[in-house]
Amino acid sequence: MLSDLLLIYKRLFSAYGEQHWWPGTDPFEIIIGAILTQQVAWKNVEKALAALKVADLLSPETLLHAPLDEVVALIRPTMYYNAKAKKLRSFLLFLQERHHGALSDLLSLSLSSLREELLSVHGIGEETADSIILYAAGKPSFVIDAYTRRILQRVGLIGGAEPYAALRDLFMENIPRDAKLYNEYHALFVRHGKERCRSRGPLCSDCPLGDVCAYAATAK
DNA sequence: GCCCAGGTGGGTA
DNA sequence: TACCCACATGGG
Repeated sequence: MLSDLLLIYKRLFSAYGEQHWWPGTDPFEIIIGAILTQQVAWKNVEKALAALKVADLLSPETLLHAPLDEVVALIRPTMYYNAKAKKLRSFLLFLQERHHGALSDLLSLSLSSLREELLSVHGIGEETADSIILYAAGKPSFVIDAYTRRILQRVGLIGGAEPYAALRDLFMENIPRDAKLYNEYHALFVRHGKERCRSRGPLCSDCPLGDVCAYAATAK
């Protein structure tokens, strides 16, 4: 399993190179983006982030005190906008009450404490928590998303119905716990998933994973 | 017009 | 645990 996972990484990195993730570098913007991107194309998230920025709401203080209906209007492109506005509010209230609104205070927690606290917030599930830990805090928590699951299934490493925790463990127990590596690997899964390994109309000719993919072998 | 996109929470059996 | 549903935009 170790060699399989590292081989896949090497193949993807050779094919696509560095991905420079997360798009955007400000920790607060990364967190807001991580919540808004749930079940939505990133392009829509970019529109919402740009609108929030113009309205000067990309900071914990201003966003916390902004009227809910204003936030709803600004994040409309990200679908489920009413639900997501509440999720943003939940996180901001948590940050205010638990860490006096200081993001640096939250992000300096140990990986396990940070994960536990994030998962206690309404609207932050495992994937969003791991994205925040990895991309906003820079700590090695592997992110499992739909692309990762689909690619691992295609390749033949998993059945596909495994719980999130099982897949996260698969990576964290088999490859070195290095934030830079986890960052790049997840970003490469997304890149490969978007470009080559979609749910429909797979493009299996000249696939970077062709020689290690069970699906590619049968699709010829 | 149809499908799908970087999920989560809540409910039921 | 496993499976259901609500949430409800925009691009290909």
